[in-house]
Amino acid sequence: MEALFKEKKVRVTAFRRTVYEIFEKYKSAISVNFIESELKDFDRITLYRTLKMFKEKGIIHEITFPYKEKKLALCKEDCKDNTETHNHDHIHFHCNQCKEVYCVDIPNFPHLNLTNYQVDKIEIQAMGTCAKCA
Amino acid sequence: MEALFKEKKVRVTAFRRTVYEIFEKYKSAISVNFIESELKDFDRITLYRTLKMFKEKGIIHEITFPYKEKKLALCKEDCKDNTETHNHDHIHFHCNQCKEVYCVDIPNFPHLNLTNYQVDKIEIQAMGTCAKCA
DNA sequence: TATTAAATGCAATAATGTTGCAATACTAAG
DNA sequence: CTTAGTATTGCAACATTATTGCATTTAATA
Ligand SMILES: [Mn+2]
Ligand SMILES: [Mn+2]
Ligand SMILES: [Zn+2]
Ligand SMILES: [Zn+2]
Repeated sequence: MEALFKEKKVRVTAFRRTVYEIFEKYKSAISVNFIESELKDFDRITLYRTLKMFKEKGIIHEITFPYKEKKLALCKEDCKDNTETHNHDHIHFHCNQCKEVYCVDIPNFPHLNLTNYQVDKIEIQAMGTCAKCA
Repeated sequence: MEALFKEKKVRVTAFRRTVYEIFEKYKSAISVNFIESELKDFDRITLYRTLKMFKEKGIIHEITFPYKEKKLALCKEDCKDNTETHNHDHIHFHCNQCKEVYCVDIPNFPHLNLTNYQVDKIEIQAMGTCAKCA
């Protein structure tokens, strides 16, 4: 973490360390609500500011599924970029049973060719059943 | 609209007609905020309830892009289903220039095969530049 | 037209997210 | 080590988005 933060020119503080460690502890993507429940004593504003900064620095990224709660996950090597240019070659998987969301690497990330639209990047969200729940 | 609402067992009211017509008027997906700006005299609660019901009945569907405002669009023939089972064979395209979001039909909707995950359906969100802005 | 179930409008409240600002903590220069 | 300067935090206030309960109004249909 120290190395990553240094690279991103982000100061390591007690609060940021705690939040970062929550992301590390859970392999799946987590919601703001869940993070709050993991923190005992905390200031909500500082949390929002921390998460916003993590996103801007490309430390975490947002994952959205229609009709589902927004989730957050640590960036991988392929997507450590800021909010504007954030891009990744992995998909997001939502399990309908356990409701967990995972970042999943896939061998051949699909390429999309559209007439009338110039495609710069795509996001793929998959839904179904994860291995644990199958 | 009368036929659609009848099929969905939804009463046609003045307010619902107005909201539905806003969706018909704009070909692209629109935000709740935008709908509010199109309505002159309206009750916000009724609007939320109307949109919720439209979603549950499969009259409209949600479109989400990470870091972007949530949008709504009319369902097409292939996706007139409720929130839980909603499924479509079209993708969503977000133009980085004009910020519009479009539902776009594609000839061969990709199929995804994952080890460890049973995929029931996928959502594809594309970003880039639309024809108008190119 | 009368009956009845559904939809609406209003008030209250909850949940989520942001801004300004003073106090505090950290960093780096001298 | 001390100090000046900058970044972070915590608090209060506020903004935005969404939901619930309930009395009133409206629509469907018999
Ligand atoms: Mn991811
Ligand atoms: Mn669509
Ligand atoms: Zn699962
Ligand atoms: Zn455009």
